[in-house]
Amino acid sequence: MKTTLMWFRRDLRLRDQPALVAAAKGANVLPVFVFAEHKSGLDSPKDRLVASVAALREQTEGSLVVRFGDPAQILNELAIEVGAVEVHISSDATPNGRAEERLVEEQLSTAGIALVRTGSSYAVQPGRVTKSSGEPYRVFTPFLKAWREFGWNAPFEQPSITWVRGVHSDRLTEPDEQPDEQPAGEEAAIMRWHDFCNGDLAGYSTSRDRPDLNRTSRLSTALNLGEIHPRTLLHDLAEFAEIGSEAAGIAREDIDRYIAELAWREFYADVLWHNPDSAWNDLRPQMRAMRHDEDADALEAWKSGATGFPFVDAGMRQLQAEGWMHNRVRMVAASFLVKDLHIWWPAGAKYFLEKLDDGDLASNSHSWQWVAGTGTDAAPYFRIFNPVAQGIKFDPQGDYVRRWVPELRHLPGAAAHEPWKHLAGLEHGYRQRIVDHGEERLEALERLAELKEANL
DNA sequence: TTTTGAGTTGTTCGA
DNA sequence: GTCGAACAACTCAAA
Repeated sequence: MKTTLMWFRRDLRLRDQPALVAAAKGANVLPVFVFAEHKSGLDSPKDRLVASVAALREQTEGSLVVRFGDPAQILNELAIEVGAVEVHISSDATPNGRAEERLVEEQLSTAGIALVRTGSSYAVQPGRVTKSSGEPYRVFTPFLKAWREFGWNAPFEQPSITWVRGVHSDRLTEPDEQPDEQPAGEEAAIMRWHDFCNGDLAGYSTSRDRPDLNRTSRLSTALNLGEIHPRTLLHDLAEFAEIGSEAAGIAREDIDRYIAELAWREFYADVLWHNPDSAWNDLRPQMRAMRHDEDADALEAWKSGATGFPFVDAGMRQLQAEGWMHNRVRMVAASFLVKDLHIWWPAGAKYFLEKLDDGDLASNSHSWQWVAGTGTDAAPYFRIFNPVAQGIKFDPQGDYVRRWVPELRHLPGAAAHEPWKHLAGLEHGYRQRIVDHGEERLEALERLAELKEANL
């Protein structure tokens, strides 16, 4: 029996894992995880990632080899140690992922070791869905249609595997406590998915927008780390649709909505695949002449949840505390940075990516670009979120705001969204608004008008 | 090639 | 308080 290496990256699961199927075909498998960006272990990786790697180690009966350092070198040494000539991976579509793969592939090949790519983090690999002309889509809705018609495989069976044991692993310092909100590992992800299907999927199409209700699937982190694959989710959703939404008690629109959310993830991965520069630069070149402010104090106030706008601050504090933020609040917080503080979106995108456990480069950057109006959506320029109105609309009782901003807990109901209107509103140390939204909205429109002139 | 219809998520103002 | 209109122009996709 030969031996192969399975190099896990953002695919920390054993089920529905085609790369592992390929690795285990007629072979014993040495599972490996490398912390490449944390070579010395000095700057520590995110707790959530570490917890997920620890869960995978448990699933592999302790045989997962964890190392800190340069992947090519480590994989090379390990392959030689166990006599393997194949390293199996699922491909990573991001610019950095692709670069890393090319580098590792090159270095391994000089030692006669092959890097074998099977599958990706997506139901449809980025670059596969195109218009009939072969050009990539730039608008979501037609992409969604084509993507659904393109179709995807059924989930892959989990192979029976003989793990290679006894290879030295670096010590993995596990976080002290597991966060309740985002338990790590494949088993937890599957449980969460089933809970969601039996519960909050019904009504998802509307309740997903309410941060106070907290009725999203909360699977973004699991998807980002590959603890669960979108193919698995799509398969289950198709079954729901087939047995009839009535039998399952789930409306067709709820199922379609969830599918569409998964498709957004795939769409943005596709956009990044075709435009690697769009990770940190405006996708639409005509937006590059936009006038921005560099205001370190304002940026800091935004980061720390001290803008004086309750809905924005609540979101930023949730991000800090949980490594996650509700999508509706992400949009409003992002809009505030871009349209009210006039700061260029990459500053915000970078901070989100740093803090979010689900921080996915493609989704993060392009969602920011959508808000900023620099990306794949010819959004009307006048669509500027009002942070107060958004709060009242999507957190009508103020529950979400009070959960994250203790200084506002004395204010009942929607009053928590406008503390300045109430006599005792700012008594408990909540900050005055750092800007006037009405004025900054006009300023943003003015800058867009300038841009229009400049592009004439 | 030209034409046509449409584009995730909104806000404000005035009747 | 509610409701409809106005807010630009452009790019994209498909016929």
